[in-house]
Amino acid sequence: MVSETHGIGATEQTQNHILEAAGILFEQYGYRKTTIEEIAQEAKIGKGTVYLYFKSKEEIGMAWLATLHSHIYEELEQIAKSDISPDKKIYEMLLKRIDLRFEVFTRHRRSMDEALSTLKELCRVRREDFHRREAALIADVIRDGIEKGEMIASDPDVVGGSMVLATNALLPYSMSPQQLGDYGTVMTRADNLVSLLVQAIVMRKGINS
Amino acid sequence: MVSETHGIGATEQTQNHILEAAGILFEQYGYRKTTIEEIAQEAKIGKGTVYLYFKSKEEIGMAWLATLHSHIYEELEQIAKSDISPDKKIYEMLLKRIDLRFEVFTRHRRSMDEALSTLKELCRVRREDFHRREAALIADVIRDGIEKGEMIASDPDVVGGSMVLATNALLPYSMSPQQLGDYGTVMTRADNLVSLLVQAIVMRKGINS
DNA sequence: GAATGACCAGAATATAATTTTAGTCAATGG
DNA sequence: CCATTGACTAAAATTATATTCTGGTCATTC
Repeated sequence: MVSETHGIGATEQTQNHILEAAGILFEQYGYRKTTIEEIAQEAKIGKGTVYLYFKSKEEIGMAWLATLHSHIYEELEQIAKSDISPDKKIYEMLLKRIDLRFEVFTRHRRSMDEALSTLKELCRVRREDFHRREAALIADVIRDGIEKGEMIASDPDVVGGSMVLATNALLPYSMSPQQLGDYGTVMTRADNLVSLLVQAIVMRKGINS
Repeated sequence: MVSETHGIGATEQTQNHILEAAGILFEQYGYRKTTIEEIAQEAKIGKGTVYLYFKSKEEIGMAWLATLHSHIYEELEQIAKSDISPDKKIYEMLLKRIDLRFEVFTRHRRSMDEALSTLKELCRVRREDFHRREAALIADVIRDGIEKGEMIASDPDVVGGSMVLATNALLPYSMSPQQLGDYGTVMTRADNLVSLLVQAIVMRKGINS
């Protein structure tokens, strides 16, 4: 172990280097076309060294996908922590998760397609995990909303899950690239759907639209 | 034109024969493995004759898929026409469209997979059409519900579209076969989601769950 | 003139030959 | 020592080639 400035170990730092290098190449050439050798070159280490930090190329691919998902999760957390009203939070969060995934997916389209088809089984399981975490975050906001008397729901976890599930219909990996349509169309549909979902749990004062 | 007992022309009758034959074979051997020759044999006509009634194999495939969708639409219409309350109707209709598609899809899994991948582009467009029609049917029920003072929605068509979109997340062609899970799981998730969606538009009397 | 099935071109599939690459491990050098 | 390396290998991917199959046509038939 060499000197450590932060709590980050040297191992973890090297892992990040490799992941960063892999990210650049995956984005440029796609997952399949990128070779371990190239990743090693980009990270300025020997090919064998890569295998000291990752068990396989698949693991690198999974780790890369995880960083993309994590980034989205962090943004959702940000919204959950902000001080707008709970219903507004859910609205923003659900839109954000579509918005960011659309952006990430269009940027990495080629790499994603390849990565997803190559790693599909593992990837699916992981994705479900990420969705579960997002659903849990939304459930927390709902609980907060209920506490404040602004929302109503018998089981926040179930409702959170349903909301994530419903909005999944607009996520890139549910749809073929061409049927996704342009950003504007997707976000309009997303807005309609999310508004409806939020409507289902907000307390209505009096009778208004 | 030969004698006609009903309003069905001889041409239409032959088309139905061919479609029926095709359906049997598609179901048994899959779309791709089924040849025009086999369809002709099953329908007890010559191969060339098939082409007097359908322009191509693709057209037969599309027509076959259309019959499957039509069957579902008719069931939804049935519910829409029944005399239960509008919210119950929507609940039933949304569940039914998942339920029937699950059933049709598991029964024809192989043929569907092949048909969809072979005819994908055309098929996608048609499917959107069918979904639009279903959304319109739901919108009608919502309008009825609003009229009866039991529901609230600013634009029934938009809401209908969102409901269809949301439930699409549970439809077989949005998911890979294995992630679909068993019937029970799917229908439980469907029930949760549909309940939430209906919740969004029903008038709430007083404060209850 | 509606129905047919032999016929054909191009698609799909099977087979073989060649290249690429994920992962290993003995050698290296700091 | 032991972290790092890159030549090496077995398996996968790609390309090239040969073969079979099948959607669609059209001259012939009844």
